[in-house]
Amino acid sequence: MPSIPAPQPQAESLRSELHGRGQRLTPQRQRVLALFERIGEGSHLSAEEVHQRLLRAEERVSLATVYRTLRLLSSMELLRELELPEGGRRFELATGGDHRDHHHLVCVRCGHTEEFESQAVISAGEQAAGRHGFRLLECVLNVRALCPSCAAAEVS
Amino acid sequence: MPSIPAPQPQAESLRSELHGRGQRLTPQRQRVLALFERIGEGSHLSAEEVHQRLLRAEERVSLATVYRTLRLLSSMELLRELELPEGGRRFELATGGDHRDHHHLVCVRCGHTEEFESQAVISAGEQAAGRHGFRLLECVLNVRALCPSCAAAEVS
DNA sequence: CTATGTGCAAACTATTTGCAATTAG
DNA sequence: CTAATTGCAAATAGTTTGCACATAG
Repeated sequence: MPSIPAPQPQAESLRSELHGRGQRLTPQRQRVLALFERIGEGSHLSAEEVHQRLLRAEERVSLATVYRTLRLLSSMELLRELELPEGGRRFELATGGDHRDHHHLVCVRCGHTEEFESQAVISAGEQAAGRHGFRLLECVLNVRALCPSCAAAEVS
Repeated sequence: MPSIPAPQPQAESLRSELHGRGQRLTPQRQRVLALFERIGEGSHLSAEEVHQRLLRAEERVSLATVYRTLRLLSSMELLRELELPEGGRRFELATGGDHRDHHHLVCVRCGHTEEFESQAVISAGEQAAGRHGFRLLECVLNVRALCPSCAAAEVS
């Protein structure tokens, strides 16, 4: 029956945020954001992966527009850009609150990553920022490591 | 008088480390490593910057060789590759000991960076690694922030 | 309608690689 | 000598941009 797809729950707030900047809500922008909402908060995607997944979902968005949209949504704080050591830029859904601690355990051999949180790290970041007179925005700890199976494989 | 330049103090150990792998000590490799020793531990350089500085010092090394050498010296743990958020790969001199904590306060506006150390961060990294069964290699905290002058400029 | 956004292809930047000439050992 | 290394130029990967056409509002 519903031949007109129901507007996404978040579409309206996105629309008004865009309008505030004199910008438009396009299907492409909705598709990119919807993709990140579909896969949930913990998952990191590169521009290329976003493009591929949208193609697979029959949602055609050009790669150039994917890049433009990722930058736009990040500047709106709807996405967050990660800085993982290996591999290019990746993005994930930015959750509401001040979820600014955001740490990764990365296996340098197979690339497997685990996320974790740590209040101790935030405090250390805040102290360091304070000591130098900086205003903290976000802090990210990357732990380069070997995952259990890769550690086992490293006979050496 | 000294028409034959004296061999660098570290040249011999570098030579033997290379020989162990069936590799050679070339002037290019010495020049790149000597540059990092000249500028000291705290300074980060990109491949392009290494190339430029060597040119300025009349020490011609092709950019391709700079890339190859940075990779080689990093694999020998004489250099360490950083993962700073903005800008490409950068390298710095790797100091002897297990100097594996290595943190940056980066101004996201002007790019100015300060380094700091923190035992608390190391502990947090070790705990997280232990919890997931990973073997920790190195941990790097990046604090994205605004430096005092950029924070002041952000009138908003 | 018209300013904003999109798709495409070309442009760029950063990095890697093939290969002939050079050189450390 | 000869295998390793270099320099050059061409190749590649990731990202950005100019421009004509499409479209949200």
